[in-house]
Amino acid sequence: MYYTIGEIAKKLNLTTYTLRYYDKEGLLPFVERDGNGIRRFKDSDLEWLSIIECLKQTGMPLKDIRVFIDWSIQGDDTIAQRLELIRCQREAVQQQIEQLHQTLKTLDYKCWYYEKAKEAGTCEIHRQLTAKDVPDEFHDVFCRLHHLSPDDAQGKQSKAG
Amino acid sequence: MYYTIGEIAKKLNLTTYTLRYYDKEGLLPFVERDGNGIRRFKDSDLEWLSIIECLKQTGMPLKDIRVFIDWSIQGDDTIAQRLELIRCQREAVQQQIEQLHQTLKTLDYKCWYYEKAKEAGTCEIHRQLTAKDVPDEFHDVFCRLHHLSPDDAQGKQSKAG
DNA sequence: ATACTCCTTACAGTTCGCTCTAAGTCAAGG
DNA sequence: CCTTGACTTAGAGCGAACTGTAAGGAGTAT
Repeated sequence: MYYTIGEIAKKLNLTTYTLRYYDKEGLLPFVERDGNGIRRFKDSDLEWLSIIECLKQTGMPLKDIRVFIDWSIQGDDTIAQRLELIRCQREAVQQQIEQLHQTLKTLDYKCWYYEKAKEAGTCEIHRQLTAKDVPDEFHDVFCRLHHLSPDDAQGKQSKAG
Repeated sequence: MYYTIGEIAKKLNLTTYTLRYYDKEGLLPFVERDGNGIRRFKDSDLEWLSIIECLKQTGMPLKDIRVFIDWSIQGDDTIAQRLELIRCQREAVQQQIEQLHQTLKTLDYKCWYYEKAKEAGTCEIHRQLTAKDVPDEFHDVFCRLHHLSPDDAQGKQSKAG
């Protein structure tokens, strides 16, 4: 079963521009052509594209993804390198998740901040509130935002945002 | 206590170029100048910059962060909008975390795939292996990668990567 | 025949987020 | 007085990842 570039684009929610761009960048060396030079995508190409998509999600630049593809095409001699690369990206993703949890906590604090301000009708309310009025769960976020050491937050007030 | 742009750059691990660029883009309207036009950063500006950093981490483009800053400068009339925006970014971050967990699972599968291949000395091993040889935890990843419905994975073999 | 649609290539243009250069100002130190 | 070094601006340049255009070809529909 073969697919045209347009069908694949639709299936994967990409544009044909993007797919041709990937091909030009050497990410799709596995895609065959018919007698007229028209790309014929196979089911196994969809698998390749899923892997490319996965690596893109890790934040890997296209030229590095290309290296991985090249290794894969090269064959069994590069298995160890490919394993190493995947493990490395795994680590990177774990760190990104951790980072996003931090970001989420900061946004939670900001939600609380603006909910309080909305109740009061003014951000001025946070001049009265000090660290001890801030819910415990936001204590460390509060300190991070104010560039304070965690035990040095008694009387601090928010002036920004 | 005032800081120069160079001191702030060092403190936040940015370049002075970046900070001036942010200023040019309207992200730092709160930064004061001395008589010679030199930027004087205050402690509360560090708090602003932390918030900018947080929003950047959510993937928000600088021009949208600028909107948030503008609202903040405008004052209490925009509290509801700001709350809305923060809640929206919170949602976005939760989705990103979910997405990264998917990506992590895919990488875990790929680790397993290459560990098996490394043991065997060849990726050919995965031609023998079928869905029932794939550990249960990877079943759904396996199906996703092969664009299969989850109950239709009996005899499928990997050809890519 | 001719219109339509989908494909092809080559290459130009766009957006984002910096990154750097050039030319100049100012304050401190020898 | 002169150099050094950190600051200023305007504006050019860059790399990544698309995004779009122009010109053309093949296959089908009327």
